[in-house]
Amino acid sequence: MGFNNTTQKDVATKAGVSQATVSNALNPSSELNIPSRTIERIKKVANELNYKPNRFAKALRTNRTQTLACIIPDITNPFYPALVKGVQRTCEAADYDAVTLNTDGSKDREMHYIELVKQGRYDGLIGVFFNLDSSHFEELAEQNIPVVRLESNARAQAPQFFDSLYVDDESAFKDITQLLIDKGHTDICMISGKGGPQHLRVSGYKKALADADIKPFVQLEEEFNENGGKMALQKLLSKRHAPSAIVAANDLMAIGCMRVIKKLGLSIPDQIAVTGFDNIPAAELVTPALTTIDRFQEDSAAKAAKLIIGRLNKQVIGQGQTIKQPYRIIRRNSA
Amino acid sequence: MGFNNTTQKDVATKAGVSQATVSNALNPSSELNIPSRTIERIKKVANELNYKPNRFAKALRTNRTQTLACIIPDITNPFYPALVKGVQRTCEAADYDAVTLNTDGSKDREMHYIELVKQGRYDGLIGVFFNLDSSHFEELAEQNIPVVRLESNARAQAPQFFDSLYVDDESAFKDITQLLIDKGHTDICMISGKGGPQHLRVSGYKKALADADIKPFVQLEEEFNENGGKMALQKLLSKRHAPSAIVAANDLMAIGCMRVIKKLGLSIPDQIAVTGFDNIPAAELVTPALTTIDRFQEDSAAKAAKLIIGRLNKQVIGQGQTIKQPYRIIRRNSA
DNA sequence: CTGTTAGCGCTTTCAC
DNA sequence: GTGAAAGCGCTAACAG
Repeated sequence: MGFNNTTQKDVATKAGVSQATVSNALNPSSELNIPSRTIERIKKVANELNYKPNRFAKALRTNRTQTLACIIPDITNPFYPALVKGVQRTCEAADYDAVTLNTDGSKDREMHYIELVKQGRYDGLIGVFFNLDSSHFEELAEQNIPVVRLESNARAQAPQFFDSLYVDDESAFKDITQLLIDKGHTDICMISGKGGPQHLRVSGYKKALADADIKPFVQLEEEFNENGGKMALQKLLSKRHAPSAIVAANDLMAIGCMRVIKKLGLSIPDQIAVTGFDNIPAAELVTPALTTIDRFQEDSAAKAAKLIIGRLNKQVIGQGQTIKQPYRIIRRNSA
Repeated sequence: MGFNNTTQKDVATKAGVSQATVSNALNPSSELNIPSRTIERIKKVANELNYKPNRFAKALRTNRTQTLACIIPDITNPFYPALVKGVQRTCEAADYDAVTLNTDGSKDREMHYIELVKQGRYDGLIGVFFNLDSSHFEELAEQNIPVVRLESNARAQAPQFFDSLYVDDESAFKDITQLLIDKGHTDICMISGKGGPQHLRVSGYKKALADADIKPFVQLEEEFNENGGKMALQKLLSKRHAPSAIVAANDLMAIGCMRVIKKLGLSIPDQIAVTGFDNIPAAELVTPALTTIDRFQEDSAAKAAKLIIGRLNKQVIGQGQTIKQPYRIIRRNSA
């Protein structure tokens, strides 16, 4: 337990001022007019005594915790660590703590964590939510708790209770499908998990095909993971002949699918090309290395945390914004 | 920020008792003797009013933060997310927060975070440290801040300021090398990064070889990552003919090394067998899937967090323990 | 068995 | 410009 810590009182005694003055000097608040000489002296003493504000006293007084919640489905899903790191990077620079909370993608847990935030346990939250709509964030907005959602499409124009950073999944899948078309593929199937990002990703795929007058074929499977990729490809092949290219809804599915292809003795990309989405670390480790799309999660998440802190400091004000984030196709050897 | 929250005072008023009684009823402390009927009534009211203790007030008063620090090199290193999840799992069950801090493996940052903990910002810490020795934890021990280090070997018998959960790296590498020997390999090289776990892992490899009367050959490279694995194998091949098997110091190095082997047109495991260590998620995704060793990070880390909380609750007392953790060889197709 | 009281370290009126 | 004083919600003596 933290003993031994210098308090404002100690600084005040040594600097020959009152404790309140120390507080004011150290927190250059609004209207106060403390001569800069005094401020300097107090700061010097604070430094000498290695004064560190007690964040719990501060939190109790101000209802500000200096802690942000980073709510994600699962830290062991390889897409998320980079995202978490982005949040941590910003937080550390601003002397905030970041707490990571795993929802497992379940609605109950998503709501549970929202509840914790409402109780004032965190000053703001950056999150990826699969099951919540705008209304779930209304109370947070009323309590002036800023929220940034990381999403896969632009929000409707309705008044927003939160900021939204999104990568345009539909456009990304249109682009990567177009890449295959440009390479001469005329028989391109897609595999995807169900729910969440399925709709937009499939839609992007279909749009590109429609433009090129190619008939789509989509095989869905329950989960967006490696096993889902395996199962989807097996089902697909039981229904129709092998396509020349497969667009997978994410890297994990692409990798699962690649394993089936290789087990069948077919070569990638010559006989079947495969593309992914997310650019997880494993994407460049598999053979052949996976052509995929990077979403720059770390940078986006760092930006999200900055937005939160900006709102907490009143540097950002007004209604929730919807901000587009970049993506980039990473060409490797699988397509 | 958290308004609207019921306090003990509110509960007290509604239950017709004093605020202090509410506190006592809700925290079944030592010697107090409150009739269970009263306790039940207070709990009922607390529930009705949805009372949630204010953790900052509590922290200020008790110097207990209900927050644990989980200090690791880098959350984007695929070995660590599972570890973090183990800590989070235990913490959530005990209503603790877990804050993850990345040291990048640098001594400065390791010491910096220790400093934060000393300031009372966290009640305890679970950590992986590359550059700190026992003495760095002495002050924490004096402040009664429990520490669990996750390590790669048993500690000496000297008085410990912390608990230590270790996987026996040396024994693990002896075992996996033995696996190769049992398969008939007689020319087995090892590649490793420098520092940290290098010594023990190489030593285990050498012990197995010595028992079988095989001459060791170790190629070191700076980093324990994919690139390190590539470079190490290239250097090795520039010095001597290709071995029939390679023991890599971890999965990332094994995967880098596999890429070079495949680029040379050699087959794995027929011409060169490869083994890794860590069982990171990518290990089963590469081709061929990597034979490696699982360290059960999630479970060990969960156990570490339980130990910390046990010490905080005085359920665990006494000098720091050194506790061996299991590992298991995962046989896949690379060896 | 329960209530009164003090005070953790801090921010914030409000006087001087 | 600076300080005194109140109080955030809680725990822990202590008194009754």
